Amino acid sequence: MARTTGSHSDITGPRVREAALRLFAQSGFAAVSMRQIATEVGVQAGALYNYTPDKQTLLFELMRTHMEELLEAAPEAGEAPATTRLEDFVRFHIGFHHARPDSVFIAYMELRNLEPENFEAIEALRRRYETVLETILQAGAAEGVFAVADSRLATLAVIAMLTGVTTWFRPDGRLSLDAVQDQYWQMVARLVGAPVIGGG
Amino acid sequence: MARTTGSHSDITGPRVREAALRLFAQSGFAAVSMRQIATEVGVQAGALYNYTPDKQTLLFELMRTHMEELLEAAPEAGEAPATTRLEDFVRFHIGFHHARPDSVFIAYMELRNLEPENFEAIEALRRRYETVLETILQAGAAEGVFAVADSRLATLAVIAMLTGVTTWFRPDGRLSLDAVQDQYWQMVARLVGAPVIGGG
DNA sequence: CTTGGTTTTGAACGATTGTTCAGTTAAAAT
DNA sequence: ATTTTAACTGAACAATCGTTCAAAACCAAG
Repeated sequence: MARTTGSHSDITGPRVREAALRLFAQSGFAAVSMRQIATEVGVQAGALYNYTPDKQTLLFELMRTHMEELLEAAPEAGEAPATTRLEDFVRFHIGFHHARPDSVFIAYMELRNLEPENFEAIEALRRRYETVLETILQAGAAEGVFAVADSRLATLAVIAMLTGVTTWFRPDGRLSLDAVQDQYWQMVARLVGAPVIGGG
Repeated sequence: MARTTGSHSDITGPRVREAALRLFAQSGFAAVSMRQIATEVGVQAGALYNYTPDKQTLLFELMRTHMEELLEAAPEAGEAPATTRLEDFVRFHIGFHHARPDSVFIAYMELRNLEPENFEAIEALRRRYETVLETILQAGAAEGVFAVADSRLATLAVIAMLTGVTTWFRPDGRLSLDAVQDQYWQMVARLVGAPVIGGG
């Protein structure tokens, strides 16, 4: 019997997701039609339904994939000192998000376009990621090197601050990514009361 | 000749904007139809066009009004020490945004649904607001009480951090608004290297 | 070439979109 | 009571929406 080798599905599939990602980020989920995505891929709208059961699932899968890649790539617990782990986390968060601006945008902006069940799934992944940071802050507090009055609040403050970078950072801008990571690490270190060398 | 006294336009007009504000924040600009807004107001869709030339302008006016109220209400320059002015700003930003969650949401989420000309107008207002904070940070650096390596970066970091509060704060949550303002002021003070009494 | 399978087309479905406008309603002014 | 005017209705407009599906196109195996 005929194999699927040579079929286009493993080419068209990713292209559908790439086009949807870019268009959703650019104009928003509700403002993008299936026909626009199809045109971008070079195919008719009906063909998209070989790769997603519906538009909603297409969005959900983009968000789920992003969040799982984020969790997969996030620095693991390890036994390093909390200050080192926090620095790793800050640099990782900025770097990872910078490489995927469209995914970041969608994951933060399109939550309200998810059906309740899908929304809960994404929120659970987000909470898991927040816990990675919160665990570091609590470890630092236990070590006595951080001074955070409320680890939950500090977690949310730091993540909001770091994620904000994606809204303005441009590679050809005034500061390099490295420079931004350095500066943000300094600001985060101060925010949590970590003693760091080289104040500005 | 007939006056407009007793007319409904000064009742319906605000109601249209209120309904649009709530629905846009809840579901997004593109996902809300003029008929939904009309239903909310208790009127037919056609009647909305007595109060806005089109849907796009309705969105733009909501965003413009919000940004102008924000600028209007923001603490003025004054001659107070930079540390005091920064504390005022932090508390103001959290308080003001907390009182208008829908407007905040729209002003941050629906920028991409604005036509270029309208987008530029809103961005200009946002930059003016950012300058309020940046001026305080620069004043603090000049006074020698803040240690910010890059006032622009610190501005963006602080605003992102503060605005993030609106995404999770609930009045019936674990912390009161006052408590959140206290904690965020402490975190911001550390972030900019301001000497404050009572570390956590 | 023929067969068997996957992939895509192209048209169609009913529903909904933003917007317009002639006509109705209601209330204030004369 | 009559006129004037603003506010609103209700129907219509062309366009577009997400989705379905029979038929065509395509490709690999026999």
